[in-house]
Amino acid sequence: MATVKDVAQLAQVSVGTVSKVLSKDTTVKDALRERVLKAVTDLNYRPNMAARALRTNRASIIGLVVPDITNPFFAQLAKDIETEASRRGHTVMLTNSHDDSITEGHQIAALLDRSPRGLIVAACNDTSVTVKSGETQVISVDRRLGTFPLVGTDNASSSAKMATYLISLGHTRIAYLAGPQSTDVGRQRLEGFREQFDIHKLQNPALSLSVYEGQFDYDSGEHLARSLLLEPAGQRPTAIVAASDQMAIGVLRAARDMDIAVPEAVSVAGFDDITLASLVVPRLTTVAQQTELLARDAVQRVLEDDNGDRSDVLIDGDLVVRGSTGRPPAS
Amino acid sequence: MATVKDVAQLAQVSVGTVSKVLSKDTTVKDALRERVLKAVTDLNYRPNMAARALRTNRASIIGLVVPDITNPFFAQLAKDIETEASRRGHTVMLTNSHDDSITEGHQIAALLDRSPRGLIVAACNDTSVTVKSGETQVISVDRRLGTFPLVGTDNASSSAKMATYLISLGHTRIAYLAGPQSTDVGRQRLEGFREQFDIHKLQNPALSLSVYEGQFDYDSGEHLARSLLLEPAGQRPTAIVAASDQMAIGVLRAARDMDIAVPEAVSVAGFDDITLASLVVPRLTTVAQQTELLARDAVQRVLEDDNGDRSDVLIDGDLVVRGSTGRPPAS
DNA sequence: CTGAAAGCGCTTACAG
DNA sequence: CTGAAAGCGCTTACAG
Repeated sequence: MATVKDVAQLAQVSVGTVSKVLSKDTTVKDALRERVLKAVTDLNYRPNMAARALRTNRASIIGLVVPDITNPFFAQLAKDIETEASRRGHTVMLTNSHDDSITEGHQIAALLDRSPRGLIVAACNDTSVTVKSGETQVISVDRRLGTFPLVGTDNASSSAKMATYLISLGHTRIAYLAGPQSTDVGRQRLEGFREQFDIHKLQNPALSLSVYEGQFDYDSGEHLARSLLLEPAGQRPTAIVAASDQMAIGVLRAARDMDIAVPEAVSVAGFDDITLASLVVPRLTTVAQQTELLARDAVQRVLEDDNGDRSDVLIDGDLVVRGSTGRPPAS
Repeated sequence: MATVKDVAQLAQVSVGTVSKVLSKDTTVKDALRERVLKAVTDLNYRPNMAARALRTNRASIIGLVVPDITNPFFAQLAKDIETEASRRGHTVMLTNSHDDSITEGHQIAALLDRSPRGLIVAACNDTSVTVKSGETQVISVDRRLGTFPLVGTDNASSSAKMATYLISLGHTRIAYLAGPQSTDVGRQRLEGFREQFDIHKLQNPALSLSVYEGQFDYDSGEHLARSLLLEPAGQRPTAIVAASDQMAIGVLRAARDMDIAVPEAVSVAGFDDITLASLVVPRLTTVAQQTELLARDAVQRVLEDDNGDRSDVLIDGDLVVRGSTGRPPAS
C-alpha cells in the first residue's frame, strides 16, 4: 500500500503538503496541488485510517447500538442511519444489546474504544447503566439512553391522531394495548392516546376506553387480543389499538384464528409502519415513523459538534389509513 | 485517557512489559504481571485501538456487507454474525449495498481502508466488481462474491427435501416459483427441486411440475400466484413452492384475496424460515437456514487465518413443516 | 506558501 | 526475564 511518503516522493513535495492537499487545505498552490493529486491517482493511494485516527483521536466511524436488529423497526432505522452516514463518508459499527443493559454497557464501552465520531444508541428497556462518554457525542434515538439528547418520534401527538381518527369513524368501545409502562415510548403512546380520547369524551360521554399493558412483540398482542375477543360481539371493543405494529399483527392473527372479521367486526391499528404492516391481510392502519428523518437528524447531531446542544428532536408520525380499520359494526 | 505509559509508570515497569502482559505473553514474571494488572485496573486503562491497528496493521473489526439489512434473512444473519464476532472480541462494521454492485464496490473499498481482520460479504445479485483484497480475508456468505470462498446453505439438497415431502403428501400438480435464474441461489434451489422431482417422476409419471421465474420479494410471489390461481380448481396446481419465504407470503396473500383456502385447496411452502414465517396465517412450511451455523463458520473462517483454505462450506437446511401444507384436495 | 520535525499510543525485534 | 528504542502513517504547530 502506498503511503503519504510515496505520494510526496512521486509529487516531489513534502508529506506535510500531501496531507494539506488531502485535507482540502486551500493554501496550497495549484501547481503543487495538481502534482499531488496526480500522484495520488497514479499510486492509487488510500489514506491509512488507523494512522489518521491515532493522530486526530477520532475515526470517521459512527457507533450504533440497537436492542435487536431483527426487529423490523430497528432494521429500517439502522439502514437509514447507515445510508446517511455513508453519504457523509462515515462507516457504521453495529451492535445488538439484546435488550440487556449489561451487554449494552459493554457494547458502548467497546465502541468508545474505537474513538468513533459519535454514538447513536437506541437504549434497551431495562434501566441502562450510566455511560461516561468523555469527548464523544452520544445521541439517543427512539429510546433515551441515560440523559443523552433524544431524536425520536413525537409518540404522544402521533398516538393522539389515531384516537381522533377512530372516534371520527364512530367507534365508542376502544381497547388500547399498551407497551411496557416502564418505557418512555410505551408511556408516551398510551398517554397521547388517552388524553386525546378524554378530550373527545367531553363531547360524547358514551365513549369508553380500556387499557391493557403488554410487551411490544407479536405474542403479547395475540395473547391480549385472544381474551379481549372472547367477549360477545355486543360487549367487546369495536376497535383495538396496539402500541406497535408487531402487537397489532398479533391481534390480526388472533382475530383470524377466532373467525372475527377485520375490519367488519373489529378494527385494528398499530404503530411504526414496519414493512410488514402493508403486507399482512388486511393491510394495517398505523402511524408511520419517519425513520429517514430520524436517521438524518441523529447522524447530523453526531457529526456536527454543535457542542452544548442538549435539546431533543421530536418528529411527527404520519397516520396511515389502510384496510384494517373501518366503521364499527351496526349494533 | 490513561496510556501504556501511565500504566508502566504506576507499575514501575517499562511500556514493553505492559504490552507483553496485555498480550498474554507468558514470559513475564508473576510479580511484575500483578503490578501491571493492578495498575491497569486502578487507572481503568483501555488500549487505544487506533494505535494498535496502526502498529499491527489490523484492527479487531469485521466488515459485513449485505444487500439490505431490512430483508429479514439478512437481519437474522447480521445479528448472528455480530453476536459471534462480539463473543470473539471483534466489532462489526455494517454496510448495505442496496443490491447495487457499484455501491458494493465502494463499500468494500471503504471497509478495507479500515484494516479489518476480514470481510464477510453477501454479494448483490448483479455481477459484482472484482475486488482486490490484498492481505484481508474475504468470505462470501449466502451469495458468492467473485471467487471468494462461500459459507452458505446447501440450497439444492434442502430444496430436494421439500420436493420429496410434497410428493409424499400426494401432490401431483406442483408449481415452483423460482428466484432470479441469474443468481446462484435462485438456480440451485430450482435445480435441487427439479432433480428430486424428476427422480420421483420415474416412479409416478402422472407428476407434473411447472416453473415460473420471479424475484425473491413479496410482490413477485403475489403476482405470480394471482395468475396461477385464476385457473379452475381441477387444473391449477395443488401445491405452490416458492424460492423464498417472502415470495411464499405473497402467495398466501393472493390466495387469501381470491378466497382460496390454504392448505385445503392449495398447499404453500417457502424457503429461509424468516421470523415472519411462523407468524403468518397459516404458519408457513419452509426450509430453515441455520443462520447461527452460517454465522459461526463465516466468522471463524475470517478470524482464523487458515491461509490457503479456499473451500466452500455448505450447511444443510432443515425442513420445517407447519400449517400451510397438507394433502391435496380430493379430486 | 512549503518543509522539517515532533508525536499520537501502541508492538516488536533486539540487547543485555 | 526486562528494558530501551525504533517505527507504524498520519497531522499539525512551527519556522522560514
